[in-house]
Amino acid sequence: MVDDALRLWFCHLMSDRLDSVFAALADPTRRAILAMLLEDDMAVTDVAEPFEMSLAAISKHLGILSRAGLIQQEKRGRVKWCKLDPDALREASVWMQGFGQFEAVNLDAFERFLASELPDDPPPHG
Amino acid sequence: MVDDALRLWFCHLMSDRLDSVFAALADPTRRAILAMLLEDDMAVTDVAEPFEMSLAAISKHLGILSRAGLIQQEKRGRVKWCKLDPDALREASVWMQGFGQFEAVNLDAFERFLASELPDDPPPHG
DNA sequence: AGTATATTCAACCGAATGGTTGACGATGCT
DNA sequence: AGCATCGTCAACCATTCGGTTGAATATACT
Repeated sequence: MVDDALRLWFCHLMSDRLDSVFAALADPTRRAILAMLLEDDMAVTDVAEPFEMSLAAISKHLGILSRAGLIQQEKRGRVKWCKLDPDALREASVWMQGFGQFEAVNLDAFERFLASELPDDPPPHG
Repeated sequence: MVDDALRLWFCHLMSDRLDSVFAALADPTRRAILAMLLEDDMAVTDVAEPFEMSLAAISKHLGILSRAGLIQQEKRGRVKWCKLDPDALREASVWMQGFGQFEAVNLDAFERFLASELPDDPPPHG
């Protein structure tokens, strides 16, 4: 049995963590970085390469992702390797599932959403 | 198989929406509001009651949640009722699932859906 | 009609965010 | 040793964010 003070403390801890995870995910550059790291571990410079912003900016983004627990960074020699750490994402996902009367991936709702968004921006196809 | 142009378009499309959803979720007050609405629909004043901040502040938070698609607001008489709308959460969840187990987003089904939906029937947006 | 209630608007404020640049400490190469 | 590369730090800037307050609008009550 968990007493109320402990529960409060737990929620508070959880709250800070969710703050930083969701805030980290709220930026398209950082989501793009995560997507890149999904395919392979990368050095900071290589992460920065496809983006049209300074290395320092990317370095900051990586710091935010790291502090949120979404990636891990390990320095080997003079290069710092970045790898995805999906644990924090999983926590956030668990939180979200609490709202889900939804089974993991509901493609129907997904498609309904897309249908509502379609007219704006036709896909560059063909 | 989905071609790269389509994937790019897809990412761009989702991007704005994900920005606002994750940004909305990155605030503990707003997450608390969502948790309250999970139990029941509420009027703005009632949502504000347990928080130690002004009604105007809560009204702003509700606006952010609403614009992110996380809640729906309906005015009946002089009271505006707020209800949870888990669709946006579901979309964000879909995105996150991509980083967990790799059934990823089913882009094949997505493409088939687009093929059937794109040519005519442009749904009104906004 | 007059008053109370529900909600938003507008203007403001301090702090945080996302970016820049230039200098800097470390590490590797020759 | 000398130089190039990797990455961060510090200072700055414009914009956004989360909050306040007071006025305004719309609806309900008597």
